[in-house]
Amino acid sequence: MSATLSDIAKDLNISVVTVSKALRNKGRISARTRTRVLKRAKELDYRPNWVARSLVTRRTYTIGLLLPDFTHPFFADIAKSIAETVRPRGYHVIISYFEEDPDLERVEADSLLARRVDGLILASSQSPDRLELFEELRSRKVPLVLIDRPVDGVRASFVGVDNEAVGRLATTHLIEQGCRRIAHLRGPQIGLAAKRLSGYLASLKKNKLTAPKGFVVDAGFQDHTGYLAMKQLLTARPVPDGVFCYNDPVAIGAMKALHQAGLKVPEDVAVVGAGNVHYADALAVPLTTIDQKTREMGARAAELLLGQIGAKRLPRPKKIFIVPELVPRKSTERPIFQPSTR
Amino acid sequence: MSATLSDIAKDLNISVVTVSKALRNKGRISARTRTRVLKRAKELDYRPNWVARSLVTRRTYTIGLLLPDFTHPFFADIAKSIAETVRPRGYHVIISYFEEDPDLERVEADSLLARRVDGLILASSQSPDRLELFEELRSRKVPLVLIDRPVDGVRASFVGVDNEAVGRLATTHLIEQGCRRIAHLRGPQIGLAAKRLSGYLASLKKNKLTAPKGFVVDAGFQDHTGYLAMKQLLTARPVPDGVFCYNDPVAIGAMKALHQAGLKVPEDVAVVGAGNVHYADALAVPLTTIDQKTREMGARAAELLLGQIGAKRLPRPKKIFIVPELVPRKSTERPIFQPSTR
DNA sequence: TCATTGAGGATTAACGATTATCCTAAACGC
DNA sequence: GCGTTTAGGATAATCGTTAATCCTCAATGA
Repeated sequence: MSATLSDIAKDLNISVVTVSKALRNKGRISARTRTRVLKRAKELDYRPNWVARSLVTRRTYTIGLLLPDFTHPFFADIAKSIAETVRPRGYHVIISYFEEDPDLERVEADSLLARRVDGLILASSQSPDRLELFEELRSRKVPLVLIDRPVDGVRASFVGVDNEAVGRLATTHLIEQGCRRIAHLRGPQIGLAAKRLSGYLASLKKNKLTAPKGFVVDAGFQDHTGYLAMKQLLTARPVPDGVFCYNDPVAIGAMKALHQAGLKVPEDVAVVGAGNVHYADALAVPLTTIDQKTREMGARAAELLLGQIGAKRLPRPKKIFIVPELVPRKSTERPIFQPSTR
Repeated sequence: MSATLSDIAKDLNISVVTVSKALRNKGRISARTRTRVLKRAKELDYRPNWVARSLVTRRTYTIGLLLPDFTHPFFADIAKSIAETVRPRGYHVIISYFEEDPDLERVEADSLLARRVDGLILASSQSPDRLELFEELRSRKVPLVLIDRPVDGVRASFVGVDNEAVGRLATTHLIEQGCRRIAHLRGPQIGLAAKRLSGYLASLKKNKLTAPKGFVVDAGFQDHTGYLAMKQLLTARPVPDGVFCYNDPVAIGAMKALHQAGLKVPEDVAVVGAGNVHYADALAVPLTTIDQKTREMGARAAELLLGQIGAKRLPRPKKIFIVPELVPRKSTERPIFQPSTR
């Protein structure tokens, strides 16, 4: 058993409270008593019991992070950034995940709250017509920050990338590289993928281009679904000369399909992904991608949450949209192209 | 504020203890009282306060997981497997990391213990000549399971892959595929990489092959270090026709270097990695690799830990070495080769 | 000289549960 | 009819801290 305050108190013949104060350097304690306490604490290798402390302070210095899947590099990076941001302030992170299952998400959220986390950061899979989870969180006044996926109708802070900008950035880049037949391997039917799609369309429109039939293909969010989607895309006519992929795994699958079809990246088809997973640069053809700034996302979400936790009354929700950034690499490196040349 | 036991007790004019027992269905309670309690608890949306409970039961139902880096897919997979294993039993996992910094590792370990985790799973970076951390854990009787990296001289349970077998498996596979000039891009100078190296050497010896000078190159553990190492390896004569890489990232970097040198994988040089990261299959040339069975590792480590936590007295340490498994893919697919043909 | 002040701690109460022990009436045995 | 169980709870103690008061004595001031 490790030593407690009362052990020290007994040894020194003083009260527990005095010991507590001495160790926290709070209240009026004589220098002599303080050094005596410190000395004895060191001898006994005293460590405060955070459970007991939490019970009275109502702070666990633990925050809950609830994600669809923390092994996904995108979320893993966010998680790390969050952990890094809160660590210097004494907080730890409990990471939980729900495999895109909204029911499990709610169970896990409850479970984290039962552990009295001081706040929650959540990349939610709840559909906008079932907001009970958020109502509960609100009524319990749990500090909350949503990340990555905005949920319509929820009054809570949010940090995520501007997904329309992702679509515009990628598409515009392809156009600037000289592509004229630009296709899109789109993601699953959630709001996020829709925004990327509309960014893609907006960019085409602005540049007076159109997408022929069959140029927008559902591609899921994994490499093998991207692979299949690209195979399908290759049956379209004309064949695209540039593809904006929903994310990097899809892009990697797509490049594999292109490779198998005997098409060269970037000469025949330029490819852009999104997410900037850390191995994108190590591929045979390094992948041009849109960085979603996971570090910034995590850090800002954490800051927002800590702000809520510290505040006496919940500040009103803030929505932060992070500006994505193009990371040009080999997969879109085409012969120099002058936009003005025709 | 959420409801407490005493709220329910007051409403029903019974004692707190009776309420507690009723909710946990423990002790002697009349059916009538029990239903009344349950009803009222539901009405008030009562949730037990785990902090208070933990204080008296001395169980937090939280386990600490301390890793060099949880964004690394290998560790992320392990973490997930651990979380999956303990979740059904009501445990949560606090994941922390220390970036290969032994001092930070110790600080974080202390910090997890202060939070009164019920046990610790650790992939340690402590060098064998500084075992204070383990002495402390031992003296505090903290349930502990080491994973991935064995630490000499520590009396604790361990779960990890048999790294010599990894080296043998990879090398033998290359030999079976017809390679005769087999090089090794070795990992950092820790015990683990040394075992893989010795597995490699053992397999060569058994098959009466030798490694020419310059065939074993330090390659770190990342893609870019692997890339550089492969460039160096290509200056050796004769040029290898097979390479066993310390891990998948190194292999990916190596393949990139081969590609740039105009050498084909697997025709000119066959490549084997280790770790079976999930994108290894999505590469232009899918990578043959040695699966380290992260799922099994995580699950067994978790089981071992839970066993320690449940036990009245610490059972004696168990060391589990998981048998790795070859995952053959394109990167070692060579023209059919008959071992008996000469 | 006597009330005031302030330093330095001690006391008392929580925080929200659980465990162990004790009490009271009704049921039971013979 | 009287001791013995037993069911059903109530009481008390505890877990290790922190917050809010309260107490005591010496120094201070007029």
